[in-house]
Amino acid sequence: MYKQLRQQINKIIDLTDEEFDYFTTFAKLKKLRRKELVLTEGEVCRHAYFVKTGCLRYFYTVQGEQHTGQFFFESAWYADYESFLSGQPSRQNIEALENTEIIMIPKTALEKLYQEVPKFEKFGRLMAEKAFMGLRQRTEMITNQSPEERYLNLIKQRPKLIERIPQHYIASYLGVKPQSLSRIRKRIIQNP
Amino acid sequence: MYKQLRQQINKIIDLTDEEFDYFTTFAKLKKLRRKELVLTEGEVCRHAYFVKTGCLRYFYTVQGEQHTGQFFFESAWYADYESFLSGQPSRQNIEALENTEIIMIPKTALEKLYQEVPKFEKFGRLMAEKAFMGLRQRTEMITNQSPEERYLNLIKQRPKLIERIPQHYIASYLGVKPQSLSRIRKRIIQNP
DNA sequence: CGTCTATTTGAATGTACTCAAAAGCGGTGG
DNA sequence: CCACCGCTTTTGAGTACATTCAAATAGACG
Repeated sequence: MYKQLRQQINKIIDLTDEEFDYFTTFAKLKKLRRKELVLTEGEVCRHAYFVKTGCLRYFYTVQGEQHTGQFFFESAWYADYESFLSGQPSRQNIEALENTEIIMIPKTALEKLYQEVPKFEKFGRLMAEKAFMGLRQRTEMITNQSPEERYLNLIKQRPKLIERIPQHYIASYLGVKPQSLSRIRKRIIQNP
Repeated sequence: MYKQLRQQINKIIDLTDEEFDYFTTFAKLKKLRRKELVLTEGEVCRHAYFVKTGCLRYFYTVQGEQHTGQFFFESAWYADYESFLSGQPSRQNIEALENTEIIMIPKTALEKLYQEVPKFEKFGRLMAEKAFMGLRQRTEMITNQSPEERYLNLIKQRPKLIERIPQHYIASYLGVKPQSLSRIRKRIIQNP
C-alpha cells in the first residue's frame, strides 16, 4: 500500500517498521481527476502532499495571469510551505494535470511526530533543506538565463516533462507567453 | 559578548544558559574589511555566518557578470546552503560591503549539536524553513514584477537598504543593469 | 463532424540592453 | 586647497527580443 512512500522516505531517513506504520496512521489517500484542485488560493495549506501517480502543478495568479511555480510527478512531495508553516491563507493553487493519486499528511500529524520522535524532526529539517535547494535552482534559472536557454535546459534536464506537459503550461513555468515559447521552438528547430 | 546572538536565537527557540554557552563554545569571531570576501566561489561553505555589525552581500558570477543574490545586515544569518549541505564547492562569493564583524558557526558544530541536543535539530529545521520563505519572496519578486515595481517595492519594504547600498549593487540585486536602474529612478522622479 | 482549446504565425510596440560618452563624486597627493 | 584619478551615476542613440493584438491553423474530444 505505502511501499512507494516508504522507499522515498528511506532515501531521507531510516525508519523502523513501527515508526513507518505509525507515520502511515496519519496518511490519507485521495484521488484527483484532471484539472481538479487540491488546494485553492485563500485556503490554508494544512497538508503535505505526496504524489503516488499522476502529476500536480502549483500556480498563483498575478493580475489575472497564472504563473506556474512547479510541476510534481510520481514520488515527489509538495506543500505550500509558506501557508503550511505560517497558517496564513495560501496564494497558491495546486492542481492535478492528469488523473492523480496523492497521499496527504496533515500538518498536525507532522507536529505530533516532530515532538514524539526526534527522528522526524530531522526529517522535517532535511525536507526543508531540500525544498530550499530546489527553489534556489529554479530561481537561478529564472534570473540567469534567457528564455531560450531556460527551454533548452529544461529539455536537457527534464525531457519527460516536455512530453507530458502541455506547452502553454511550460511557457508559464518558463516565464514567457505561449506565443513566445512557440517562436523559441521555431528558432531552435531552424538553427541547429 | 554574544548578547545580540542570543537575542536572535531566542526568537527561534528557547535555550537555557547552559545550552547557549555550549553553543558559543563553537563560535568564532571574525572582522572583515570593506570588499573582503568571507567565502570565495570554488571553496566549500563550512560555516554559517551571523552578522554582528556591518553588511554582507552574496553574489555569483555568470559569464563574467556578478549577480547579487542578497544583502545581509546586523543580526541576519547566512550560509550557502547548497554548498553547506552538500559539501560541494560553492558557486557563491560572500563579501563585506562595509567593515563587518561576523560570528561563524562551523558546520561540524551544528552537526554535533543536532545529534546531542534535539532542540537544535528543531532550530535547524526552523532556520531552513525560514530560509526557504525568504528565497520564495525573492523569487516571486523577480518573476512577477517589472524592474520598476521591484525597485518601488524595495524602497517601501527595505528603505534603509537603498540608503546604505551603492546603486549598482541594487541594480544587480534587482536584475537590471546600472544604466537601467538610473533610468527607472528618473522615470519615478518625473512621474509622481 | 463540429466545437473548443492549443499552437503557430504576422505585424507593430515597448522596454531593457549595448555601446559610448559625459557628468558627478570621493579620495589622494602635491 | 586644489588638481587629478578612479569609480559611480547619468544621459543619448540604436538594437534586440518578448509582448500585444489579431488571426489562422492544428489537435483533442465529445
